[in-house]
Amino acid sequence: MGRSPCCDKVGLKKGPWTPEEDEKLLAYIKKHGHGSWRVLPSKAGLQRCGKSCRLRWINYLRPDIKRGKFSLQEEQTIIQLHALLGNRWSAIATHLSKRTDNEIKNYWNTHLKKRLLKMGIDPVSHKPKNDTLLSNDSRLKGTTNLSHMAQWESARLEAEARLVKQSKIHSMNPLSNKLNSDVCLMKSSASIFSTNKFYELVVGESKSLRSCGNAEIVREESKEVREYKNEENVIGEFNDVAIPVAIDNTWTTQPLQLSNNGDDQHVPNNNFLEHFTDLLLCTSSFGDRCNFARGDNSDTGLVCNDKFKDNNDCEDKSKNYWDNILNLTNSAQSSSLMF
DNA sequence: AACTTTCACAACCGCACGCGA
DNA sequence: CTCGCGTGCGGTTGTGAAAGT
Repeated sequence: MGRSPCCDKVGLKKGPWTPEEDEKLLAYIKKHGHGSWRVLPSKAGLQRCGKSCRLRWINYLRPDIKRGKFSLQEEQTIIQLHALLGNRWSAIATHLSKRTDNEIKNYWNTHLKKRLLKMGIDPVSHKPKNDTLLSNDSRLKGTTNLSHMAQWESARLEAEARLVKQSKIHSMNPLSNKLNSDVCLMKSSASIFSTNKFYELVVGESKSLRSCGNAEIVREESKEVREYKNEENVIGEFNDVAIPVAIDNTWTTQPLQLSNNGDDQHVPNNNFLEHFTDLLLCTSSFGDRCNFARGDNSDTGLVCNDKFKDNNDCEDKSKNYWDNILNLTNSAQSSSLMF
């Protein structure tokens, strides 16, 4: 059948946008909203394809966009989510408010990916490239489990994205205050699905995994999960995702210890996400003295502040920082066995 | 100073999906 | 059920700026 082009490309301008074009697009959308992107260019007096207008608006002109350097926390979130979701930039972007999928994608490709490669970590699998320690069997299990995690996390992110979209639509409606509060509840409950899914995966029981379409159901689910949390079944948080841990179908709040003997397959020898987060957030003493930024001249993105100017020391810390990430990446395989 | 290479990021392209007719 | 449209997504390319020679 063949798809018709999104617009008649003859005579349409391509390439970088001029300030005048930006102004026209902004003025039109401010006044009328974007409506149909296909008809917008002619109405706004632009010699551009609707798709191009949409992209320009979404990635550049939208008022709620944060531009400039990525913070350490944002980097951390991107790496974590990429490990779970792969190149699903829009899903990742839902967790980084005010960042666009395009910006995240670019940042990954130009900075984070290269950094991981330099560390010898495969940016696709997030595993060390020369990882020969794991048996094929355990690696297979780990992959399967990560795949499970990715599946439900993807579903959750998609639900969140939809809800955010809905809330934006509602927020433009003056009569939508009540709706907004419902949407907020629904949004927060999106993470609840994942907790339930965790429960399901670990314990083997499905806890009311219903589709999200009713705020009342969602409230109930919120309640249920709060109860799980109150029962101290939660040992860590990944963003807003609770990570419960089961040992032989028994819930535990026991702090996770690094396993020395490696013979206990059921006890995760590390809480990868929790430690990874701590590490990246510099909650250690190291983090008190150094800060991180992109665009500096180190491979790692680590720079020293005024309080901590000893270059050698800082280099060592930098090395330790990435060594730790490498270790945690390794241990993620073992940790994933808990699912 | 001139030229080349590398880098960063904006923008484009094609495909897939959801939805309504 | 099929078809066409509108939109979103992810991979790729183009271009200007910065760095290197």
